[in-house]
Amino acid sequence: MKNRRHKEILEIITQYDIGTQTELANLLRMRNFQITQATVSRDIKELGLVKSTDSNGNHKYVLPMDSSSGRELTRLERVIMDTVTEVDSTENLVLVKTLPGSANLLASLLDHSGWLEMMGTIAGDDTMLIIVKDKDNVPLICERIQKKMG
Amino acid sequence: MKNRRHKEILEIITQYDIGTQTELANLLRMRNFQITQATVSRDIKELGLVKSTDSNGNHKYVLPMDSSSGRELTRLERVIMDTVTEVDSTENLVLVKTLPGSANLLASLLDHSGWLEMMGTIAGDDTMLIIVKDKDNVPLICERIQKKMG
DNA sequence: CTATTTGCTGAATAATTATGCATGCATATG
DNA sequence: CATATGCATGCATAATTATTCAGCAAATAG
Repeated sequence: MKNRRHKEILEIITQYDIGTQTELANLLRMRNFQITQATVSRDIKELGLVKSTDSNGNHKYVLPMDSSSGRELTRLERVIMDTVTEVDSTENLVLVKTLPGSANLLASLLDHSGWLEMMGTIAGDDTMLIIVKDKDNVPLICERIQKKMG
Repeated sequence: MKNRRHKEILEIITQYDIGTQTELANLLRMRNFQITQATVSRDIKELGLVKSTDSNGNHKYVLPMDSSSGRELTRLERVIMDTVTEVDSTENLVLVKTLPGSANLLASLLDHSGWLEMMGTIAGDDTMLIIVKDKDNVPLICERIQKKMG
């Protein structure tokens, strides 16, 4: 039941400060996983856990922030996350509301984003319109933006 | 000499895949740092480096994304990072060039940033001016922005 | 100037982690 | 059924890393 154990490991390391694999193996054994340090070593490798040094100089296993997301956010993604407040649509138009002053920036980024479904954008101060070629793609575009809004 | 070495270590690990401390120590010795694995162990601790497992199952030392900054970036910081291209100053004015269309957004964020040294901002399309109360504070403001530019 | 403190380091070694090999189990294959 | 294949695992141990102890040099205090 490796999977069950992996979940347990993630819970344990968020709850306790685990400094060594033996320590973790012991906690797991208390929770009825009958395993050894060798297995923990493999689990840690598979989970992508990492032994980091905290501010007090102590070592501790953690799941690195960026291993869950896997990659850097692009500029477009960051700007969407930071400025978009609302997404709506009618027919072949997507209407995006942003914080004041941001709509032009966002439009400019989208124009260069390579999203082929778009014919173009128009932006005011806090509102932007995306004109979509085929209205079947409107939900796709909306979803793409909404997923990045956080 | 430790500081110089730390910089070198960061350069090395971004350039090569370093799997062990001995490996790193050898590279450093080739570069005229006369040190041993013990010192590398301490350096790694101080730098906050972390031995992570890549997708091929190989181990490798890296500087975790989030340990350098230690915290989430604010919206202001992200926007500066994403849009500012140039910072200059004369007298009590700081002139900030941005990517086209971003200056207003940036100005608006700065207006609400609580940077007390500023009297106010004026923004065009890709240029923003910060009016600083006391011209002694101009270098401070410039530096603050430049540090966030990446 | 001498003593003391502080920081950095290597050597040796303790502590920890990764792995080669063997085993058991489950499932596919002939 | 007999055999093969693929995991997951423990054991033993190799490989790697962290630390203890001692030395040394520079800075600081007396």
